[in-house]
Amino acid sequence: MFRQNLTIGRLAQSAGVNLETVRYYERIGLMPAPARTQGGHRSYAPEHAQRLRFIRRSRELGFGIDAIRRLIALSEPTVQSCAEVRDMAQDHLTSIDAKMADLQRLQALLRQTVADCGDGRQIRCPVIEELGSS
Amino acid sequence: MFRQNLTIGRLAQSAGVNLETVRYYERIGLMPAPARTQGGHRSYAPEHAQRLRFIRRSRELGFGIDAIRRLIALSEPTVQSCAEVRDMAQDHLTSIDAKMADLQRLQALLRQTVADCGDGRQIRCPVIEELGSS
DNA sequence: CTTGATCCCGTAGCGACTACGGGTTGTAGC
DNA sequence: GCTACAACCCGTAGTCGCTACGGGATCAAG
Repeated sequence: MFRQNLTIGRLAQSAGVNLETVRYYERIGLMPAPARTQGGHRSYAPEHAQRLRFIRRSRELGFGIDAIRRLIALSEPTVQSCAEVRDMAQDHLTSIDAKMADLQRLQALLRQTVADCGDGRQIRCPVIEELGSS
Repeated sequence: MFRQNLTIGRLAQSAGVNLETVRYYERIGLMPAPARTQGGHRSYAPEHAQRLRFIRRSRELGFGIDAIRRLIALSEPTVQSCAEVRDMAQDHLTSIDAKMADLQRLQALLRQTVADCGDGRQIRCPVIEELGSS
């Protein structure tokens, strides 16, 4: 029985996530609880693998757990919600843009400061000076 | 007594950090334990304010707590360690560069996918399709 | 039927805070 | 001096998204 189904280990491997992470997703309700063998081991159907891949991909793209919950709800084929999904992605994109801008500032500042150090033989280290400022 | 000194609230405000964060920094040994009033309230000297500003600035630049510990040690005027500090900043810069590259990929992918949504009236949402892929 | 890999569950830890809550102290106005 | 009330005290728990641990049960191959 359950011959075509996956153990948690195989499922995790097939989606490229940690086994413990799958249990975690189940605990927080992101993955549905699967069937169990007589001995109590989890037995996953192909849909579970699909769901897990969806989650992993969303995480890779930087969506948070709550966002993924909403994306899953919106991805049901009965709901025609491309606009909502697009807006969520757009919001996410906006926050990524902001993060990028932040990092760009840091990058520039650090680069300049490191450059000012030259060979590192200075008495007053420019990096320390920068950190001490403000 | 301690008339020129700061309460934890004023210190926090002057450095632009949360009061609880100051207590946290003390607990993990990042801020030295200050003198106390007879009633047990913390009483900070100006050096504490300087230290806290140094920490906040370092955090803003993305250094982790352990890195800040090292930076503080290296910032003692007796140690001539500009080269070490520069190397730490350089390492940090490298990891920022990596993060930027990651974000850039996400940004491009999300931008394209969102653009594909158009007015959001599609039956198959390009964002969902993208998340389902792989 | 034994071995060894895999899985079970609950709990604790990570980093860097933030929040809560019940009690104490400090201070300004009267 | 007394009364408000803000500010502070401390310990603990929660946040996010996992990851690790450990002792025991189960599964699959030989």
